[in-house]
Amino acid sequence: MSEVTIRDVAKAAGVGVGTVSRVLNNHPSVRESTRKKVEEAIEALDYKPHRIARQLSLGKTSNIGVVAPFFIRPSSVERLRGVETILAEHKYDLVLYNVETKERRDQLFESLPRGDMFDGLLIITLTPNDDEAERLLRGSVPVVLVDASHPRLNRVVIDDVLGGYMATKHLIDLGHERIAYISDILESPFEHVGASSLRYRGYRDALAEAGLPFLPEYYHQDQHGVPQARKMVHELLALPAPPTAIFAASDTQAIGALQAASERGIVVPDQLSVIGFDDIEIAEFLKLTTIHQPLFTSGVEGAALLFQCMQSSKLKREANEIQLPLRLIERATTAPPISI
Amino acid sequence: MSEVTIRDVAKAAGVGVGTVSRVLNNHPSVRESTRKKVEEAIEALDYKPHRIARQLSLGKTSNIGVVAPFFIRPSSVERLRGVETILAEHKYDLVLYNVETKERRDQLFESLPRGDMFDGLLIITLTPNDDEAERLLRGSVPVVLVDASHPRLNRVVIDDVLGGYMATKHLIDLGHERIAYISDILESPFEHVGASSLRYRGYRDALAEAGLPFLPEYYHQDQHGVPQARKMVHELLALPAPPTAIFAASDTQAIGALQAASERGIVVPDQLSVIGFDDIEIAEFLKLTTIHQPLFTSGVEGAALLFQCMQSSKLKREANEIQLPLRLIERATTAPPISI
DNA sequence: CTGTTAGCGCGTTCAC
DNA sequence: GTGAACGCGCTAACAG
Repeated sequence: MSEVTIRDVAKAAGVGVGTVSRVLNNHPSVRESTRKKVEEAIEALDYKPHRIARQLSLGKTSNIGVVAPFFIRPSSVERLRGVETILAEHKYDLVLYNVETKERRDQLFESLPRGDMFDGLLIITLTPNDDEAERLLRGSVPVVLVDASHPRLNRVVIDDVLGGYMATKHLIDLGHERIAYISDILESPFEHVGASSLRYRGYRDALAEAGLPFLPEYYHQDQHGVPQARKMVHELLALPAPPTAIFAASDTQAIGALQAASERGIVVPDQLSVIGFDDIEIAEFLKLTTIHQPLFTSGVEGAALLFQCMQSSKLKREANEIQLPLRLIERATTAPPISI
Repeated sequence: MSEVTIRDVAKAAGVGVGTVSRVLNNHPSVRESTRKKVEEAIEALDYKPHRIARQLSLGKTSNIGVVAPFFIRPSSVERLRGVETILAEHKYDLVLYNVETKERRDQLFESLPRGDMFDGLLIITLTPNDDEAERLLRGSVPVVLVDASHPRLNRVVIDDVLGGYMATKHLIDLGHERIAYISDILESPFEHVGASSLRYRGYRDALAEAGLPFLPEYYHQDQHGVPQARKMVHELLALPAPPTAIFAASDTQAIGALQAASERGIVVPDQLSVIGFDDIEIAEFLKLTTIHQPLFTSGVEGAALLFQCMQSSKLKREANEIQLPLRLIERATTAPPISI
């Protein structure tokens, strides 16, 4: 079915394929009467141009590829939403590459630069190493990193060190001195220099600045996810001298913290303060204090930058950095520690 | 860059393009020594076949298309996750079509059946009308509906009427008599016969069976989303005789209900019971009583059925229905009403 | 203005 | 076993 080609239309309209192609791409030089005829034939046959053939001929796909750990990170979805907004405007389609394992990640970094299938590539929350960056640069399609960084690549980022500092500082300002940090694994095979380790630096900086000691037992890491975070916080809370405040590297992990506290009958924020990072959608409902980063906007900016790169090939080779602002959102999960 | 074609490889290996193609698709009839030569050339040039060209030649894309209101419905994301699992196994790529407006929906239903771009189509939570179903059937690619239904199309569904009944019955069994139902708009332009109206029927059935009157003022509808649900529940709670229990057509809407209750200082479940539908990920954390439907599994089953259809063209024309089971998950947001 | 033809890159006959 | 030629459906360049 639907196997009607441009040739059929041409025949039906009594013209050549070139003419049909011209009206399809509304080329100006075609007489109104012929255009009419062709349009009728198209309508009558319910003809739709074959996109693949068109792509091959044009050397352009009108697709953009997006790689991200979508289901591991709710934040990716929110970012994707921003991306989608821009794509729809440009009438581009979206080819999605989810990654949940290191194998998949590596395979993608190996094959993606080929860039048939899409005219531009957006990489979210996955940091390429130098070799991979090189490969990406050599490839034929423009690439933009979102929530990841490499000095030679276009990127939209936040200042993670600052974010970690802001979160910790907030806790310190509240009067906390026993502040724990939970995060996903710093030396993760997923990310080269991940956000978590940058936030960790901010955490250490704030501690140092306030003259507070860094306690190794207050620092836990595990794979990203609610249950893992819950487990870590249970361990934290079982310590002889448990922390009075917890900085979670993501809201997802903060939820695990909240859960653990609740299970132990520990009231937040009275007995324990929790601050997250990201400000994902449910954070508001949970009244979670957190560091807000513009998730939706990061997608919008990333996609916009990508389109710019696709238009001017000079831009493509540069390495622009767009930095988005961070904001502390004080809600109801942080408070001063219990006075002694 | 990366503009190395099969011809370059052929030249480099000193063979014809046909031979290169043969080793690429590991055709048996190629001498081991030549295969070696070709493979070396491929390696040396870092050659990757152009997928678009391959698709055109083969008449097969190795993509599957997925349409859904992704960002409006968290449940779509969970379903997509199931889909992705199967696709990865089959080495298929995912082309995503998000829909948030009626225009977009209609435009997609109009153009998607063309089915270049993908070998199979999955439609999630969007119910085609008869004309659209017809079009889909006439199109060249197999289609499977997930969380939507049409008698002539392949589909994986749940019994929404039963689900509505189960939720309401649970509330009745608890002793509630004043039970409200909030949902998204029944006659939505998005869906032909949406799940919400089926669940509504279950709600009415349960009420009738228990001899409880149906009160129109206990039934509110608005667009899907937390804030809208919150608003509806505020109205409900402001009624002279407010309901003692609320059945929300989705967990997202149940969250809005919880929020409204909390804002009015109404304690759940002591003063108000709330039951949702879906059992999305945060439901567990929120201790939300809900009707569990297999979200992830629906994606898996949908994709699996689609692949079956893609293989046997007979199946493609049939209209199989896979029905997934429902389960009441009692958590902490429902309880007997306050005794009078 | 419009018909014809040559590719786009690859898979696949069909002879050799 | 392997090379050459054709075709997938469409666009663009070139005649007319």
